[in-house]
Amino acid sequence: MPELAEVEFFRKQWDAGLKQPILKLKLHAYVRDFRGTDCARMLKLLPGSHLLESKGSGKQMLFSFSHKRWLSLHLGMTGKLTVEAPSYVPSKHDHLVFYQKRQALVFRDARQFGRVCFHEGESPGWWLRRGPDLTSQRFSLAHVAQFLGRHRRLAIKATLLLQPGFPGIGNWMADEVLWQARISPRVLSGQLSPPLVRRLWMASRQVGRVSLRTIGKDFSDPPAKWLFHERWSRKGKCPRDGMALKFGTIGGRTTAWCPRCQST
DNA sequence: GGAGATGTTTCAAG
DNA sequence: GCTTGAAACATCTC
Repeated sequence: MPELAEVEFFRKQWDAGLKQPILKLKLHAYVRDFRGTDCARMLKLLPGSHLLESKGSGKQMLFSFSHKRWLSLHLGMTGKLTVEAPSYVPSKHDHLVFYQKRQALVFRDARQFGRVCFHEGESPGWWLRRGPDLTSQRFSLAHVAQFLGRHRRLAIKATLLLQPGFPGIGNWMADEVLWQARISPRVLSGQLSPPLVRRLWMASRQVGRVSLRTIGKDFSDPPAKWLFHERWSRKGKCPRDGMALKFGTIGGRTTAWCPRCQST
């Protein structure tokens, strides 16, 4: 599931454990989620540390612990964060569990496309070098125009999925942005006129802002007129004009669009 | 049984 | 050196 707003929702689930010590840690060191990270060191250093705070940016999460210890977490395709009872017994796909006095914080990921990394010292480099959040001042029209220019030969749908340019946008959000901006997903990024680039920029911010206020807050549905509600079924219709949606593969991903109002 | 799934990384080719 | 497109990753669901 997880794109920008879903990631934010899951990140906040673990707020239940802020400012409290980690008593014990269980993890499945053999799963793909831990590739490249030192699980033994994590198991040694995190118990006894306090979970201090968490931050999110795009699809990335960063949890900070006392003594300058950090955990970055990406949910991949099927990752979830939940809160369970302190006596929780991990099941097959619960790859990481923090036990605290009043609850257990659980990371579950069936497909193992997610990623957990342990860091020590100053905050990890990727955090400082991350792309501009959709809802921030840094996500400017100039940024979008420049990014589209760099990927001018890529279909706009594929460009929207590139995290350095549009952090947090995933498959359904990209379709939503293009539908709201009335732009065909197949248009090459370099072919968009300045007014269309501006519309794409505004739609990206709008979809980011509104999805964070709904899905991101309590997993409630985004507005009823959004493409979101129609794109999951091949019978979906355009919420604007009732046309049957078209489906195809663009940038390697399933894409839904309205052939009438997204003709350019 | 087979296809497809809301994501990244890697690699070869242009 | 940069960009692009396809394959690979591992498991579940329809």
